[in-house]
This record gives sequence, C-alpha cells and structure tokens, in this order.
Amino acid sequence: MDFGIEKILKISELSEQTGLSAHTLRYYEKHGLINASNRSEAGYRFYNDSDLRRVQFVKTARNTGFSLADIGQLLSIRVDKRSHSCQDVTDITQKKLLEVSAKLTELQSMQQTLELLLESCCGGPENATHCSIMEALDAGLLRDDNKEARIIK
Amino acid sequence: MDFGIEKILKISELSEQTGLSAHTLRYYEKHGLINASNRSEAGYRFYNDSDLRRVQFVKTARNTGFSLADIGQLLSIRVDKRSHSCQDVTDITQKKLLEVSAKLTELQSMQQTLELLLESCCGGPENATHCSIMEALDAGLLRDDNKEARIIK
DNA sequence: TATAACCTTAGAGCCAACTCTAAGGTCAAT
DNA sequence: ATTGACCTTAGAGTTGGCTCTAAGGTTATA
Repeated sequence: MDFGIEKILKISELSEQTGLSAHTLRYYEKHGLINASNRSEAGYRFYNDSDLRRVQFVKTARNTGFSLADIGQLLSIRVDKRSHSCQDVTDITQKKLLEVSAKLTELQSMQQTLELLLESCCGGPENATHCSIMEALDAGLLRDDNKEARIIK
Repeated sequence: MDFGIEKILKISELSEQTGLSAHTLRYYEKHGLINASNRSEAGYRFYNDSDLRRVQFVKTARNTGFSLADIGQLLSIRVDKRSHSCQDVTDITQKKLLEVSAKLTELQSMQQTLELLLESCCGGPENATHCSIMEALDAGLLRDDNKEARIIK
C-alpha cells in the first residue's frame, strides 16, 4: 500500500542507510536475522524496502538492549503477528528488563563503592604508604557480590 | 610483626579460603597478579599468609569492579607504596568510576525504554497484530545511543 | 583496457575473564 | 600395591557481537 518508488540497495548503501557496517549486515544474515530478498547474477545482495525496515527493526531492538537471540524471537513474532500474543512480546521484554535491572544494581553497588573509596582518599602527591583506598582493598571490607557496601569510614 | 603461626596452603586450600577456583588462581598467576612464594619438590604450589593477603586484595578489587589490568597496576603500587602517590591510586579509581558511570547511564536508558515499552503494551493473550511494543520497535523511535528515550505514547 | 571501488565467501581474530581438558605426576590411606 | 584425591602443564574452548583478512570476482568510470 506504499506507492513510493521502491529503492533497491546494495549492501554498502544499506550500510549507509542504517549505520551498520556491511560486515555486520552479513553477520546478521549468517545468524538468520536478516536477508537480502534478491541477488544480482553475480551474487551481489539487493535489499528492498521491506528488507530495510527489518534491518532497522533489528537495529532499534539492538539499541534497546536486546541480544541477537532475543531479536531472533522478536522477528519471528514480527513476521507472523497473528500467531503470537502481546504476552509473547512482553515476556521477552520483561526478561530483558530483569537482566538490565540486575546489572544496574550491580553497577550501582560498584559505583557507590568507588565513590566511597575516592571520598576516603586525599588523592594528593603524598606517597601511598597510608592510602586509604589501598587499606580498604587490603581490608577486604568493601563488598562481596550482593552484600551492601560497607567500607570503613 | 604478626606472631601468629604461619599457615602454608596448597592451592585447593587457598581456593577454599578465597572462594576462587584453583583454575582461576593459576590463571591469575599466569597473568602476573599472584604467585606462590614456595613450591614443594614435586612442584606443588605453597602459599603463605602474605600470598593469601595478596589474593584477597585481588578478589576485593575484582568485586569492586576493577579489571585484571587495573589490578595489576594497583598491585604494583601495593608492593612499593613509597614510590607511588595517593593520586596514582585515585587516578585508577577515578577512571574506573567513569567507566562504571558511563555503563550505568546506558543501562538506565535501556531500563527506561524497556519500562516504557512494557507500560505501552497490554501484555495480554490478544494477537500481536497491533502490539505497541512491536510498533515502537518498527517505528525506530526509541533511542539512538545517547539520545533520550522518545517512544511515542 | 585499466584501474579503483565495489562485491563475494569461508574462516580467523578480538575482547575479558575465566573454565575446562588431556596427559601425566604425587601422595596418603588402605 | 593399589586406589583415589590431589597436583602439574600447555593449551583449547566458552561467551557475544562483532571485526577483519585473504583470495578472488564484478562493475563503473576514464
């Protein structure tokens, strides 16, 4: 229903359009995420609008944090939306959100520890014989995995 | 000045003490982070208290988010504190903090996007023909790297 | 027709930090 | 003397997502 002129793109043009390298596009193809709907006689890949939109979907999903495996699932929903439910989609999204949140928690804990370390140290040109960062790392009282930061003040 | 009895540990005992696998301990050794100050005639590694403390330092630094390369630098300060300044230590720490903060920002953006996506979708058993998550990914309006999330409501 | 700029493929390399394997040596207890 | 649990080494494999290389074929322009 799009009456615009269909633009056929070679891989370097698709690369330019999407900001993904030709290498990456071939890599995505090898992993079953995208495809060139046509080839020239010599085997050159030709991409149409639909191909382009699919690649852009992949790129957007990638930017959102989805793994290539996640995206594979999202794409199989995308090509046959009628056979899938919104819940199928939210399941994938929810799973990803949990992963991201978990990593976030870990990084926040690291951030807090690093900030505490920096606060505790003069950071000056004095020699490090009594550096409180070194002492804290020696004392081992920072954080063990999930435990709260509990650096000595 | 520690008059306690020095405990000599084999690698499996050091592993038990530290929670790091013997494989990992050998790996750290291969990468110049730690060492067994002694070996048996047969070549078995023997670790003394000082070795143990060094390994614990490495573990603590690892938990804090430092890379093995960072830890290598921290260790070389640790063995000769007199020749290094507090600033040397805070430089490493600051650099790590910046890395962590950058990653945090990226993950927060992802988290926000994922939350918006989930809010926008019913998540129900309806088929996905009008799934707003799929539409958002198709529209490509989520986030390009650093740009703010700007999903259509 | 020559040259440069494309394109193709299979497969290797990269990153970090492990994790594991193979093939063998050592040691304590039975 | 024989288990079985330890230890040694070099080196390969894992993870995910690229990124690059080599060796060659194609196409557009001068």
